[in-house]
Amino acid sequence: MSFDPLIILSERFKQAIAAAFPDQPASRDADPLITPGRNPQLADFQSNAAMPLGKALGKPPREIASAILAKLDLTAIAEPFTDASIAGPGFINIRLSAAALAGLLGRLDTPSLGIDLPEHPHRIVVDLCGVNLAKQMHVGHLRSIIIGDALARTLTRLGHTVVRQNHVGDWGLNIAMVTAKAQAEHAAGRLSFSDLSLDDLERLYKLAQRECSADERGLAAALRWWAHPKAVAELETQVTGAREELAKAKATLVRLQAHDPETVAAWQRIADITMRACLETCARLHADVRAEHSAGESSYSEELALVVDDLARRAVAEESNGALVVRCEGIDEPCLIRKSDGGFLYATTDMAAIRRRVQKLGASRVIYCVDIRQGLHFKQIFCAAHKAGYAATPTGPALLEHAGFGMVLGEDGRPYKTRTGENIKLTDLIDEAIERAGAVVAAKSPDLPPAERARIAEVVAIAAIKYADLSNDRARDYVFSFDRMLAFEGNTGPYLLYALARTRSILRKAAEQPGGPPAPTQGAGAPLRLTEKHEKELALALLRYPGALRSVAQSLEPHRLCQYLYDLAGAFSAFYTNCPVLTAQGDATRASRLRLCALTERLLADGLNLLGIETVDRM
RNA sequence: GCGCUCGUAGCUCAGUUGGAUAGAGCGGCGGUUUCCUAAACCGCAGGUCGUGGGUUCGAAUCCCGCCGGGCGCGCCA
Repeated sequence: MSFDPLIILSERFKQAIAAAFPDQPASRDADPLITPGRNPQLADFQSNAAMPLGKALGKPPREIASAILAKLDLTAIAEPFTDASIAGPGFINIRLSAAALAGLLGRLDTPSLGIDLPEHPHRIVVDLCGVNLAKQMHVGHLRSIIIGDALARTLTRLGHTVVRQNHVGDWGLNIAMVTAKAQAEHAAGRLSFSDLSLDDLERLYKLAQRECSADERGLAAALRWWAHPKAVAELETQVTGAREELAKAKATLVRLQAHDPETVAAWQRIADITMRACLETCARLHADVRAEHSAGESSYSEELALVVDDLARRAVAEESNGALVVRCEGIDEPCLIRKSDGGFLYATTDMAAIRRRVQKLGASRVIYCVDIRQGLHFKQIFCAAHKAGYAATPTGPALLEHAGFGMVLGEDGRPYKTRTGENIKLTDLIDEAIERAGAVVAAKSPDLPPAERARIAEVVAIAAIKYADLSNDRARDYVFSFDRMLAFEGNTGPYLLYALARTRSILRKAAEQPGGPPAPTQGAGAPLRLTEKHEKELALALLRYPGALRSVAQSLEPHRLCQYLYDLAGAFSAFYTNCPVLTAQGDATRASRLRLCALTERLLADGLNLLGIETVDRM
């Protein structure tokens, strides 16, 4: 049986509602609408079921509430009902008894912290990171890595099998351009493949982009408006040059597709350099993105023609102005899967990816952690995939979800860039955070050994970056500010690390006393005596953990877990200042409070781990 | 032009899918340390939830109009 008050109360209320109105169909699947009490003064939990039920049955809600209470037996869990139990239009207020609270908390105190395995675990693909070859990782990748990793960790924690997929942009004309450029530079003796950095590659990439983009419109305009012959000549030269470069890139793409060894070797070198840097950065961010998670666009290249033929043959796709499109009801813009020149597009690759993820990897849920501006694109390909049957599983269509995220803005409210308008490299961002965190640690904790201080600065810095990202509504833009995230005040990663460090400090001190058990087992099994207000509130906060995790898994919004952990840390801080632990009056109280500390410690650490945030013992 | 999205305290943001007197943090003012980490805790001030209508017992939340911002709209990814 569950210890989660939300679930227990929901069950009890469901039965009571059914019993109170046995002949009413509306009462059979009425949602008990149990939530934590809006106002802690009035209730620990409340049910809002009476109001909608009153509407459905045409009776006053307070009358409904009385009828529910008459059938409701919560003697083992809650304090007796009073006149105040039914309040306002028909809220039903529930106050858990101290004994019940202690009992429930005791059942949360298991190795898994009360998180039960699901009856039917899912295989879930999480698409995250999504770097491009020959490009530095910048803030545009930050959220995909951080949010995707947190979602993957949370879903894993809930007992699902998660398959991470790094959909690397490693194919297509853009990549062929930089490959061609690198080969040309190599042939000219200006470049050595053996000591090539990602910075070099990015320079080549930009150069190739520029050289391949012809100013056709400029030339047309110049001709139409009888521009100066010299200007026209310059534009003609540019356009001719660009067309040549583009032709070279296309030829390179053909050679890549034909597995030409020399071309593939150059491409592979570019991929290796990029991926090495990518995985290093992910590791610095403590995000679990490894080589085996890479499933680049190149890995689908052989499947694209098959997919397109399949869609055309089964008439899922149709021709339109020479191109092949999939039309979906409710979406005006058709989904292009083949250009009129026969080339494939990124939607083609995404269709192939859905097919593989559901059919080969066995996913019943696919989560795309990608910029929210691609919302229309995902709407299209999800619809197209369903239409094509690619998302079908034996138990019904797989759930395809776009967990889109907003942009990272600077403090001026515009996309976060350097002063010169360049993307900010993630490595620079991380370096700066660590440097700033180091300065604070040195100021606040000068007595700690330098090596430990350095470690703390690193953990705190990454926690600050990630928590700032995760604690904001995923779908919305957020303002990036070192000062705010590293101010160590309020709803920040460092605040949570600090609360956790305080729990550990108490447990450590308790363990240092002669004859005591080691820190992790302090308070283990001690009877919980929840008499003080702050003890009860801490207990209630602890019990809400499973609900918070379920909510994240359903909504794919990690900021709900952040909010929960912040509330928990706040409840602990209040407990900490008001309820002495080591110097508590009486051994029983001391043991009970130690157990509360130990539970808080485990739960905070667990929650932070799900956010992909490492912890420290002291700070 | 069509579509999506946002507008909540001076600033940065929550608001449990329609519920009680709209909450945090920062900033401002004030208080707490011979006592487990003061990177903390407590109190005060600060709001016409962009705006006008509508739906109902009840709206920041749902619907419509308007104002303002952001973004996206077949042959780039």
